[in-house]
Amino acid sequence: MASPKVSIPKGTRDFTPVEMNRRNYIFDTIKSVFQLYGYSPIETPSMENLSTLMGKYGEEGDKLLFKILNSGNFLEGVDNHTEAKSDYKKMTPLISEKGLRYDLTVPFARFVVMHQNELTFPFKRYQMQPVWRADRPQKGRYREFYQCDADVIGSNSLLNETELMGIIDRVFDMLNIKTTIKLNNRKILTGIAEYIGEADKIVDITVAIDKLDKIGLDKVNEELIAKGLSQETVAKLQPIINLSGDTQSKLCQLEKIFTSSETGQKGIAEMREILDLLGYTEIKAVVEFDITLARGLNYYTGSILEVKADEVAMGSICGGGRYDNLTGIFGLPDMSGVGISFGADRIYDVLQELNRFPENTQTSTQVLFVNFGEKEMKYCLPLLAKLRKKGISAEMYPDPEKIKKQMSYANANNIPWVVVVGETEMLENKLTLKNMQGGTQEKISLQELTKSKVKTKK
RNA sequence: GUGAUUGUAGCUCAGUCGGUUAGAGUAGUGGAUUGUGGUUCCAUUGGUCGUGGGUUCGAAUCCCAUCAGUCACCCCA
Repeated sequence: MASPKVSIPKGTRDFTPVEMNRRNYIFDTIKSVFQLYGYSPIETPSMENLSTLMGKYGEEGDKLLFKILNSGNFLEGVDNHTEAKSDYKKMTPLISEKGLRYDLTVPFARFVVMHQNELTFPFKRYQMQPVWRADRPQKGRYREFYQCDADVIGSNSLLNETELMGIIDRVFDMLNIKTTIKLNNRKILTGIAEYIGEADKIVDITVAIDKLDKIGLDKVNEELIAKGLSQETVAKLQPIINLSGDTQSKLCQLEKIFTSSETGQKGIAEMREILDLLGYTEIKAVVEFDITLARGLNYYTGSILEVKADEVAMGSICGGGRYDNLTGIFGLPDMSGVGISFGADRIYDVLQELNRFPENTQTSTQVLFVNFGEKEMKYCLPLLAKLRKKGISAEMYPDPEKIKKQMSYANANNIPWVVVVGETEMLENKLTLKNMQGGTQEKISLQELTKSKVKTKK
């Protein structure tokens, strides 16, 4: 068979039944924990107005947005804007007014503003849907991937942070992935920038410090200078970058440094409160204060957190933080929110790499009826119905093919039981039940089959 | 946006120094076994060697271009 040249877009994937069952295992686990913690589901459309999305993810994010061409004659109206013809940034709004969502948080903020009168605050929602980014794909990075978000909006309490960390802990415990939760606070990062007198360079500073693990201290300092910081400023930064000891002593050291930064002090206080509250939970995960953690999304204002798998080299598999004024942009001020986002696809890759998917993610048929022909089929159909009524997944092979082929089908699909009914069985008013794992078979009555022989999924 | 690397059967991959009709495993199909799968044995289908050009008597192999995948940087789940 000559295969036609077909393909799917870069960074997208098909999922086979085996993969889907494994993905669903991840989704079901996360969903169950979200519900356990009192979060309710919502969904939002795949596409949003570009005015909703643009400017929320920084300049880089705007570039990575998938834009949707206007329908109909999208060139209409371009004529009047001659300057747009040579500048794609000016052209874009003329020919595109919608885009695929980049994450679930910004659409959520839009949702809250639009539905504010129907919602009861604090509002706790979860949402598990795909998002799209026009990135160059690589390991653990796709152009279409799922995020599983839980956010609570309309509450300033740091208990929310603790609860979200409880969700994280529970999910990864259930998935059998060892993780470290890294915790930081945007106010501490602001405090650092204020302390060295470069408050406006906070993004450059945090991005550079974020790379400490990866490229080392010298390179970080190089980058800081490249970004326009003076030698003295970089020198002033050293004690902070090199902060050592356990979380508590790091906080004490910072506290002394931040004497003049109110924001920095507040960040430390928040961090202490979260850690204190954590002490009253049963969280098992390692939680560490990481001064270098600086998540890119620029709407975070308070705590930021990130989760890494201990045993696999992979980007973060979950991240989140607090945003004090995300809905403000859409006209609803003073709504503080905090949320987390699980990267389901990366979690899949981690489980795959560690070979840690459970055996029984397959939801296969339990009983297959072999098809010998019309007469035999009609003899079996009522039985098939009976099994299904009892909640046992069963199917009849649709064509009267060779038994060998039908058996192979059962085998390939991991169907544990096969019912064979031919002329002999019909005469005796019985059926042959074969166990595909052991290869044993026995002749039993019709009643026996529905009673106890075949069970629902173990 | 920058850099590296790989494209050979549905899948995983061999293919020597450029040499005749491009191979293996696996999957598929048929049979050994017409009422029995998973194990075994036999047979068999399946290839524009990513695509286009060039060098050469001769190219899967060398050169150029192009497309696609993968990985890394930037950034990020």
